[in-house]
Amino acid sequence: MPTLTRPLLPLVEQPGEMCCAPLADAPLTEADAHVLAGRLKALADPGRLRLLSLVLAAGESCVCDLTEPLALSQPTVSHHLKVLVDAGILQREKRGRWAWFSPVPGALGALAAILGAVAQPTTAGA
Amino acid sequence: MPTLTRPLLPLVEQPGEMCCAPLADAPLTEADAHVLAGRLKALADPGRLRLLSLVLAAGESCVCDLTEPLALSQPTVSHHLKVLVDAGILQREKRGRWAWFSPVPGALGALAAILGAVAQPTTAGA
DNA sequence: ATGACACATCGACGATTGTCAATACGTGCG
DNA sequence: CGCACGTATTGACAATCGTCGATGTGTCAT
Repeated sequence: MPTLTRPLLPLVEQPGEMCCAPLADAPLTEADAHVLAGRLKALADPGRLRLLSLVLAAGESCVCDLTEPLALSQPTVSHHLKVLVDAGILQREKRGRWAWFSPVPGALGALAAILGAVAQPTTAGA
Repeated sequence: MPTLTRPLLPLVEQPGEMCCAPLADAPLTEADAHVLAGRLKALADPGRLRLLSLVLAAGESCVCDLTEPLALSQPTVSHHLKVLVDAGILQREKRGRWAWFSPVPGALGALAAILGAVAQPTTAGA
């Protein structure tokens, strides 16, 4: 199967979809690597990870609920949320004055599948 | 279960181990988020992803085999490999004049488990 | 309409990152 | 020993990133 035939956009277009085959299957093309790196970069920040875990735990959150527990300014939180939305990991819905963020259903699972499709965690305690 | 009680090192100590509970389970502490972000940052680069996929596909590779297909200079490849080793994703074994790199068994699986433990990929046709 | 509120965008700043050329280190061969 | 080879480290540089204060935009209540 052909790996990818898409414009070289650095980020995701189809949110919940996999950009490429599992890592261990075959060497990534430069384009696939760029797309996948873009999605992982969106996750590779402590603030965004905490943000994401809060939204995942709550199912849905507005910015006002996310600013305080992170000790980050409102513009910074807004920026991080935008990064996660652009990466197809979160989705934004505006209701009244509030912007509600919720996880895009298959997004994280698709990423996880690319990373660790075959391998099992070493069942390490803890 | 207590989340983490370890020195605040930015990177991994026990390679194949999980640094924290699955993302969707509970909000990450600042320390956990830092550790997890460090590991993801190690993956969030196109060159390193291609490097990693080459090593995964081959089972084992030396720098000389990895420099050409990536069109990166030898110091850059060496640098990226060091980042992956420091993150506990690859391991290095020196044999003779060559340095051989191989995946750390449970490492990617552990990361995948943290990201996507619950969620299922939308079974999107690849 | 006017003001308060929730959030996004802009502009700027320091910090980090990816990259390379140059160089240092260690190993095996002659 | 000395040299060639494979790899790691250093130093430097441009580019990107995370962060914030200030400001802009849209929405509700009065």
